[in-house]
Amino acid sequence: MSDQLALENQVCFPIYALAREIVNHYRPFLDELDITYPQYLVLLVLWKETELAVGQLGERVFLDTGTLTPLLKRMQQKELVSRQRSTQDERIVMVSLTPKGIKLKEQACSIPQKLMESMQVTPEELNLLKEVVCRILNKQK
Amino acid sequence: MSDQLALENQVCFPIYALAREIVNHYRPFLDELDITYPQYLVLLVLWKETELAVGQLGERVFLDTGTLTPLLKRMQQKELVSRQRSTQDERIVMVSLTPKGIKLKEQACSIPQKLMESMQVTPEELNLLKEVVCRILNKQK
DNA sequence: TAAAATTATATTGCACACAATATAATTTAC
DNA sequence: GTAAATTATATTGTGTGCAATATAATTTTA
Repeated sequence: MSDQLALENQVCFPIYALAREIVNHYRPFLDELDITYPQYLVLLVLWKETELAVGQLGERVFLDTGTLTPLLKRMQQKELVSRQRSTQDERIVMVSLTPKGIKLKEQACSIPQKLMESMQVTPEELNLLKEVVCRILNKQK
Repeated sequence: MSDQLALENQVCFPIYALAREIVNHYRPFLDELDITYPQYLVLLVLWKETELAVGQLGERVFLDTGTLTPLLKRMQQKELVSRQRSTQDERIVMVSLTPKGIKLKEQACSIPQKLMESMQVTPEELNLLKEVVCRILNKQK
């Protein structure tokens, strides 16, 4: 009869710990680009979409405006993105990449490879992990 | 040839998202005990160990003193833990549970079950997930 | 069509998370 | 035995995360 309330028996704790470990592994590579991990996530979306409302961006990266608004302002200060209210609907703020933001993709392209090496994971482990994690994540809706 | 720099091709992003989703699922249950998720992790350790130095606690939950010191002070204010410098070595601060902190375990024992139901995961999924995550986590040392 | 409801973003407040630095106590090396 | 190095915790500063609330614009409804 094992103790449910023991750290070593928790499933969520390793996920929580791994998530932070991942961000820490990204850090040196992202430092070179002067961005943080959540900012990198925003860039990953914008490199595909060019222009998106704050709310749509939030749906993609699972972050709300309380997190995104100040984050986007910091990215604006670094001249990576521009923010401007839609003229059609003035409630909406459209976010788009600046030339500097677009150009950053060139420096970022080697990051996925570097990260995998840094974390010493095999593609097989990654795929298995992604499959299980996404299956659970999709249940949350 | 798929784009490595696409959010849907990232493995780390789902883990990052799932970790936050987990904390959000814990929130309503932990709110009842007036604690946060990292505070819950500290309690999980202390319910086993009774007394531990700040540094040892940090090794268990993978948090450094910049996070732990203020967190423990908040727990002290809520009278869940006590902190006192070791007389043997005055650099060391020993953390232990107060009677209130010990008693909280009774209210916490139902949380693991509640969480699993809340997240709609099967024990099989959990075990598979834990195995893969821990394998990768252990590589980081 | 004007009040009510909804929508989109912003603000505030609190609690992490972590790098960098500081401080104080203990060990070590000479 | 004392200066230097190490160890343990604390502090500071920046950047998330997220709940709760605010604000302003648009849409719905009576």
